[in-house]
Amino acid sequence: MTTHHIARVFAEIGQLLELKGENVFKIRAYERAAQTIRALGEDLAAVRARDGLLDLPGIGKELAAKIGELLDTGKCKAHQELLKEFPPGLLAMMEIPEVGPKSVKFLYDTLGIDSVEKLEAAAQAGHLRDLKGFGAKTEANILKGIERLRKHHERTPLGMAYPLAMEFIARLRKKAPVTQISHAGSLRRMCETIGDLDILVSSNKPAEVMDAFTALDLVEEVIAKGDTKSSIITELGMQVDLRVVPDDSFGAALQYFTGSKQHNIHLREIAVKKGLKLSEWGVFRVKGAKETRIGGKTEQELYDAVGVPMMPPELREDRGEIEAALAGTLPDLITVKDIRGDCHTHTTASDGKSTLAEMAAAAKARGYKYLAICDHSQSARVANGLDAARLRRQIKDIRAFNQQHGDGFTVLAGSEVNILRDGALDFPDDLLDDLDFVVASVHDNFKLDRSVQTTRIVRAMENPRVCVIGHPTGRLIGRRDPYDVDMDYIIAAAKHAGCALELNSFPDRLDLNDAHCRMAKDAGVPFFIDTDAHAVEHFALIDYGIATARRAWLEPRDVLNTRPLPQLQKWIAARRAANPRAKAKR
DNA sequence: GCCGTTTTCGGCCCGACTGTTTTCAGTCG
Repeated sequence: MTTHHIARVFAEIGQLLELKGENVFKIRAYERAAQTIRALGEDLAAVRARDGLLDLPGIGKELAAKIGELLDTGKCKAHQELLKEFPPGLLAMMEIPEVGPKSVKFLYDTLGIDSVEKLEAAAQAGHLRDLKGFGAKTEANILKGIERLRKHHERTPLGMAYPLAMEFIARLRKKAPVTQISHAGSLRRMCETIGDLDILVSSNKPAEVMDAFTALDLVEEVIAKGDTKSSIITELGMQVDLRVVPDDSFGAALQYFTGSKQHNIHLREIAVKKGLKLSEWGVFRVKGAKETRIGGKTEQELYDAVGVPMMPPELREDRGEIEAALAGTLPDLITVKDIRGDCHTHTTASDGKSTLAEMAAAAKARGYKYLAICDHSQSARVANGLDAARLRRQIKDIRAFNQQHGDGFTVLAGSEVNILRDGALDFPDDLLDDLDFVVASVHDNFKLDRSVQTTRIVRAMENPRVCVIGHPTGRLIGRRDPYDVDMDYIIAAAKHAGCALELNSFPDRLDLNDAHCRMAKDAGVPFFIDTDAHAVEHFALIDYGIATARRAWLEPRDVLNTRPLPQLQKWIAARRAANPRAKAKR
């Protein structure tokens, strides 16, 4: 029973309780617990082992017991009982946009509909329009909802959603009477995947903004169009929500629509205790039935009014940031400007699209002081990996390049060396000794047993020539699951061996993810944040890695490639001097 | 079901849009 699976069970219990029409706060408790667990990163078994379950926010006696039951037996009685009450198809029906628990329950009770397929057939046959509370439009909307669910059931990777949002914003600036405009929602928090795009506008001509928005040629279908809110679907099936507020409310609305939901609920609870009320329209002082607006023009004004120091959007997940803000211990988050070099990049020598000279020029143009070229190693045949002879030639080329361009910018000769099945490296130690930098990565045998895969990576870390483990879980968001590894153990072993872990900025990797990064940071493991650039234009992807690092509370001191080159080289030298066969403690 | 320098019981964030209604329920974020 994995941690991820337990989160799913709790979310499902929440949904089933909704069908049952249970107390909404009980439902919320399960939803919140599912979210807490999903964001955890650490294995629940490990949390229980150190008696930490009750310290998790939203986990009390009951839920801790259910976690224990799930860990021990793989099942939970309450969940099983609920599943007996409702056919599984009802949960799938609740996934349809615009169809919620009340409708599902009603349709099941009156027409016996217990699957998306049956619902579709009933709607097509016109059996829904005469039901109480339903009509022809609702029937049509349900069919549209089913179509949308099938077309677009997955969340969109940040790397696709972000440019799209910027495109919407640029066009609205040009075509609509906007005063201020910003992206909001999970996109502004830089989550690794995005459900719907949220865009916020202030304007004194909201109707014109709505007209301009729904008329954009990026729009495939208009779902809703009101005075302050409209929703559309793009050609790619992504939903975009636009809200328009008066300029005076822009800050309050930006805070509100940035979320997260849990962060907002927490903030509002603090506000309520102080006799305040927060909404997208502003901050209000409540006295009896009278409400006086006291702010909301900027986000800063809103946080000031509530008495909580403002923090960057990436932290607003209710993972302790409000407590840290109140205690004055918010992290000094890393920014793109802190990065002094990229230590995982490729060239045309293996599978890159840009030459060494092009990559160096682009890195220098970004203001970097160093760049490690880490082309693939010999066993990476599909990636045109370099054999020992070609690597030696490349080392010479790089040395010559530095001689010619010795002007405060240095190219480091490196390799992204494959970690073989047994944890050995793809090059002998004496060749690795000639390199300035070594990334070690898994590129094959993704399906090994957890213990075998974990030991494989740990063995690679124990070689002190390895500076960093590249994309440590190997996941490709939406396409390939992470390999099955014991992340708690890998982090402990990295700390013990003195090896760094990579935060790979490629938007379909973002590996390690935010939760694992935060665990590793807390354990004192150093990081490299690299792009894995295969072409000069990939250097810009560092933005996504930095965003993920910020979500993990990383500070410049946690990240080795924020250091000037001499300090970085000192770290590498110290690592190499370390005991080559140190064993991590279990 | 969780939670507590206002509470161990009684609270638990707040508003917009749609469709079906004629004052509101359901859904969403």
